[in-house]
Amino acid sequence: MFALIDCNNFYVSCERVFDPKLQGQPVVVLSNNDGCVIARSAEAKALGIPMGIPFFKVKDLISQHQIQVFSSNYALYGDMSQRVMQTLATLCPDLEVYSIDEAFLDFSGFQAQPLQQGQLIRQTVGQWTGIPVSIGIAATKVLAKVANKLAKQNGGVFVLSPSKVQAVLMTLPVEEVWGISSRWGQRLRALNISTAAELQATNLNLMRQQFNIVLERIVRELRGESCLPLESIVNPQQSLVVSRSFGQPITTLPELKQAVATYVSRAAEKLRSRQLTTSYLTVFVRTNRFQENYEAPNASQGLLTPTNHTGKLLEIALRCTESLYQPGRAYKKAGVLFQGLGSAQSIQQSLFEESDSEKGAALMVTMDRLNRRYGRQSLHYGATGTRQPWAMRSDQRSPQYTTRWQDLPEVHARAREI
DNA sequence: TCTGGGGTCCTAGGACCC
DNA sequence: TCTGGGGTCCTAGGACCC
Repeated sequence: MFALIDCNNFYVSCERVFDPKLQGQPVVVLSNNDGCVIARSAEAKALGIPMGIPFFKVKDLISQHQIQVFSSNYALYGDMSQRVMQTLATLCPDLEVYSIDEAFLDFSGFQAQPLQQGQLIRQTVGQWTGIPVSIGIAATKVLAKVANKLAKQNGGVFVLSPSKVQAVLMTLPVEEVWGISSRWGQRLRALNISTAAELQATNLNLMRQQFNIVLERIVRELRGESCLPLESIVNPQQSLVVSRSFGQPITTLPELKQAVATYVSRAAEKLRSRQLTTSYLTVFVRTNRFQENYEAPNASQGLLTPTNHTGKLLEIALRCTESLYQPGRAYKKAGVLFQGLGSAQSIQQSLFEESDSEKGAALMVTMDRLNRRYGRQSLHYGATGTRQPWAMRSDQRSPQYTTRWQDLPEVHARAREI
């Protein structure tokens, strides 16, 4: 038996913890670059703000209803996520952190009173972190996802017992099943499968032939046959991406190189903080994907010796960038992808290339330490530039209440005269 | 004018090996 | 001129997720 814990409107809820005036108010949180709406309070949903809509398309609606708007603040959301997950771990040891705002729990131990257990978890997380959660409980992960939807409409906790499954699936559009997107939904509808119940009843071999083993597993899970185990052991990471859209398009090579250098620096920092190295690097650039002549070229290079040294990675990435750049293009986005990740502790040395010198490694340690202490980018490579006019927009970011001393909330108390 | 970012898994096809 | 069968590894591309 599985439970899926899902934080309600997570990013909005994080903002509300530190600004209680936002309770009951319509609130939205924007994506990076203030591009799209990616979180909405219940009040904002009720006013008709769709998920994922470009901000500029709802600007009028937002000012008309005085909806509060926040740029995304991942330092805050990441830290709040950790607090929620730590709380869950104290209540149920078998835990899979599935995303920033979701976790699966193995509920086999609580089979006798799953509803009461769910309510206890919900109450404790609320009390310890201030984040409201919904909990769906069922025999498989896919069914727990369904149960979670119902929990949001029914007091926060819902147990989907086998006797209720059929009736619930009959009312559920096939695209709302976990793992079925609108694309697959269209193909399924063409086969006369439009509800979750019809998908559950379909032929397994047909699904495997027409789609793949992923869909076959989803059908089995809908039938109550568990195919997706709890993955409590974190798999080693396989790839790492840092990419951003630009606040304004880039047309010159020096600026493009600055942007790529900035993303490489950030990605190398992430590698080091996770004790990883990379052995394969890809740089990609993109023009505006909403215009004609959209282009998205990339250039890759393997490394003889895996590394996480910013300087070495910069050298390769900047060469790749030069090979990609075409004068006359307006670039809207760039990024760097590291693959072939491995442990920084056990580096396979190359016969033909010198490995990171001790000096180089010490430099990285020092740089990371200074930047942790004095703030990101306090010490950085010159290649990343200083002005960065292309930097992403983030006009309405809240303070880093929990991860930055200067941003710690202050509480003022005054004795009231009686 | 403006339209996000970071991941995983699966499959097909090519290169290469014995 | 004729020219097998079976396997692994790697990569690119397509699909999905939050």
